[in-house]
Amino acid sequence: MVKNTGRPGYLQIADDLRDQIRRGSLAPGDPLPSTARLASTYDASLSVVKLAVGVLRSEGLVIGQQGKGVFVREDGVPAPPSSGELAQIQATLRDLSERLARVESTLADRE
Amino acid sequence: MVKNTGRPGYLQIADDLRDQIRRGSLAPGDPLPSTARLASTYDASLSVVKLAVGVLRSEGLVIGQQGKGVFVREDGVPAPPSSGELAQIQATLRDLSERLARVESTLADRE
DNA sequence: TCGAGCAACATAGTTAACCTAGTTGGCATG
DNA sequence: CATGCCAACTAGGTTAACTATGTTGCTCGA
Repeated sequence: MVKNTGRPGYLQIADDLRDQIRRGSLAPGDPLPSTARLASTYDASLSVVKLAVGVLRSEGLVIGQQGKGVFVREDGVPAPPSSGELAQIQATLRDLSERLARVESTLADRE
Repeated sequence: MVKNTGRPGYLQIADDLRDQIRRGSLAPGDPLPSTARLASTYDASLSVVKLAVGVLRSEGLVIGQQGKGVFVREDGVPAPPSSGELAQIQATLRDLSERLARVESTLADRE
C-alpha cells in the first residue's frame, strides 16, 4: 500500500487518512481503524502507523482516546492557532519541492 | 532534566527548545545541539529527542538539514493569512499533490 | 441476578537498534 | 600541491519490543 516514492511511509499514510477525512469518507466523530488494523491494511509496521496518527493528532484533525480509539474531530478544523495549518502547508511545500526535484533528476538521467 | 509531570518527555523537550527560540536564546539561523548532545543534556533517549525535534519541525519553527544539523528558521513564523487565502492555498496544494502523484506513478510504471 | 475479576484490545510513551544519506575535514596518494 | 578517498558526525526513517493505562465484554462464582 505504501509506495516507494521517496516520501516517508508515515507521511503517506497520514496523507491518505487526511484525504479520507477531508472527503468525508471518514466523517467527524468516526473512529479510525485501530493501529493494528491500519498496519495490516497499509502493510506497514505498527511504529509507522503510530507516527502517522501522531501527525494527524498534532494537526488537530483527530483526537486519540486511550483505550477507545482515535476519532475524527467533531468541529471542523479551522480552530487551531492557524500556525498548525501554516506549518502543514509549509511541510507540504517542502515535500512537494523535494519530490519534484526527484522527478526532475529522474527525467534528466534519461536523456 | 525531564521531570515526571505527566507531560510526555518529548513534549517537555519540545517546549523547552521552543522557549529558547522564542526568547532568542536560540537565534534564527542558529543550529540546535545535535540530537546526541540533546539526548545527553536532557538525559533522555535519542528516540525521545528525535520526537521532540519532529514536533518543532512540524511546527515550522525549525528546519532539519540532513548531514548538517537542525536550524532555527530564519524568517520567524509569518503572520497567518486570512482563511480565504488559506483555503485557496490548500486547494492549490492538493491539486499540485495530485498532479505530482500522477507523474510519479507514471514514472514508476516505466521502470 | 449481580458483580467481581479477568482477558482482550485500544492508545500512548519509551527505548534500543539498525539503516540510509548528506556533510565535513583530514590524510594519503598521485 | 591537488585530487580523491575515508572516517566521523549529522538528520531522518523504520522496526521491534516493552511498559503504562484505559475500555469493553465475558465468564464464573456467590
